[in-house]
Amino acid sequence: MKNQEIAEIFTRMADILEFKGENAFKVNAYRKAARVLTDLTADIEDLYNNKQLGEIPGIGQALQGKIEDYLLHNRISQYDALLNDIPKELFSLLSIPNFGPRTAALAYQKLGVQTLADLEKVIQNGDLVKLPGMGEKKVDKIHRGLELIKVSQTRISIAVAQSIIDQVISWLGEKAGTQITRITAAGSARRGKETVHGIDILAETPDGAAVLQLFTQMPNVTEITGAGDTKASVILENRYQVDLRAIPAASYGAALQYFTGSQAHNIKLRGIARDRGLKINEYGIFNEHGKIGGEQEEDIYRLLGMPWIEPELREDRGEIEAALQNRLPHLVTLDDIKADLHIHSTYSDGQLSVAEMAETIRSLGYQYMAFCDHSRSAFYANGLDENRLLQQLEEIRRLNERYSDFAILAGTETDILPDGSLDFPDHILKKLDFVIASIHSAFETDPTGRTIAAMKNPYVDVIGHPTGRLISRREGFALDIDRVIAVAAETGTALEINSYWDRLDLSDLHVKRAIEQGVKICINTDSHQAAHLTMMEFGVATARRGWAECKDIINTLPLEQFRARQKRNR
DNA sequence: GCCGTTTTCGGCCCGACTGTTTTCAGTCG
Repeated sequence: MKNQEIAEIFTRMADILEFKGENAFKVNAYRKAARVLTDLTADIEDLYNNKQLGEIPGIGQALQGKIEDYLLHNRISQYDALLNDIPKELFSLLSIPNFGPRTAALAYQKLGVQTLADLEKVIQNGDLVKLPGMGEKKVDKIHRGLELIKVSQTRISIAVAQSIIDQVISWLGEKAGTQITRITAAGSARRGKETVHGIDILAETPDGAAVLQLFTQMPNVTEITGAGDTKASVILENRYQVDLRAIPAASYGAALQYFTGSQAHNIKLRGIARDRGLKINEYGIFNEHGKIGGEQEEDIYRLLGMPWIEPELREDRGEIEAALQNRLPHLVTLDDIKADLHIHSTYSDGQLSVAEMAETIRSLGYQYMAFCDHSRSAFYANGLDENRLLQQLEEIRRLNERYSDFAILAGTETDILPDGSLDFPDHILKKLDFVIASIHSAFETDPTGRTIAAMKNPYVDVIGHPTGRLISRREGFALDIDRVIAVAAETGTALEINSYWDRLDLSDLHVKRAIEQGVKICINTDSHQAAHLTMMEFGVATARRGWAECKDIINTLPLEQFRARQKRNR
């Protein structure tokens, strides 16, 4: 799939055009095209071969030509041309907070700033501050932005974001008391994205000034970067930025809608509003006579002629069209999940015994679970050989006798070996209730072929963390996800959403592609200790972002139906 | 550069905040 490669070039072309002062709408057209390509579930090469490029929204004649250029020649000539007469490190420069394209152009033209080091130098020697429109404060902000990108990445994992959100909301709830009537996270955290860019919290209050002031006085605030009538921004000790917006009740719904985004979703909604003679902003929805709604988020959608849209869908990936036609998916929820089917114990590298883990999971309200400890090749994780696996199986069988309202399945997370075979022979797998197969080593060695070989084994129920990516640390291995999805559709093998915050693998877009092909998904936590179990919420959020319904997720099945499915597939 | 049941030209989402300015440009979301 070259979708992402082309999207990245379009994004860079947008950056360059913006730097060069091109028409902002033209710049926007490139950015939109990049986003559409990123979100596309189909392979751009297939669309090209079928002469369907023109059907992609936001891709007109000119961009079709550029896509064709890339597919045929592996380069886009207009892009190569644009690379002339720009700073060497333009893209790094533009990633600096408070240093945008206009300022970059000014610094390049007047001072020859080409690199981050050049910028540092003209800040230090006082040249930058002398430029028109510059001043001490502006330069100071740019300097701090420059320091910031040296030490931290700008995106926060959903797990960290959620923990910060919980802390802020609980602190404010305690201190502000009844001054705050509603409070919630907005932005990409509310949309359940795997990483979050800035944390945005909305508080409904009749006294915004007091609440905002309180917010800036939180004990872990190290810097206040903004404080107006409606919004305050702070940097916390852990270097993360949190914004709080104080909203009166009459516009809380409109503000929640507005600040939840995504930007692309909102732009499309505004276009629809405009076509209908309406206007939407963070204060409400208006016709020519004045405000007609905005207290509740539903108002906005209702007055545009559509049902309320779940936040996880708001990416302009077809959800607005679906809403207008009243065919939105009924997304799976955390409550629908009946089992956690990828759990480790002290038999391999887990922290709790089989009995302790089972009891903890039962107390969370699940109907059943599966132990899937590592197999012997995962020696670093104390993987089980056949004897220890059978020993664990016996212990699980005995433990099950304690429960009438809960079932423990005996399983394994067997390694997929470099030759595509599994760590246990079929006659052992056959004894188990549930089998996950995962790649943990030799990432370079034909991951696609090995995964497909594993799926063709009738005892393999699920492929664990299929792409092997670690969000903060490594790209997934070179897996041809579309081939894997196609084979999974044939074999009936489910693909995992591993809910661990740094995996979230499959990703939301992969989930969408899989379920479009009729492939089933299994959402697991891969917990090694009790604290990991709550990460199920991130996996469910990822599934929801992939438009998954209950019927797409095998661990929403009640135990008897789940067992019947297992039987059919073997 | 894209797009079209008012348009193949003339629109394109909208506002807060900041810092610079003396009415506005740049950045951000």
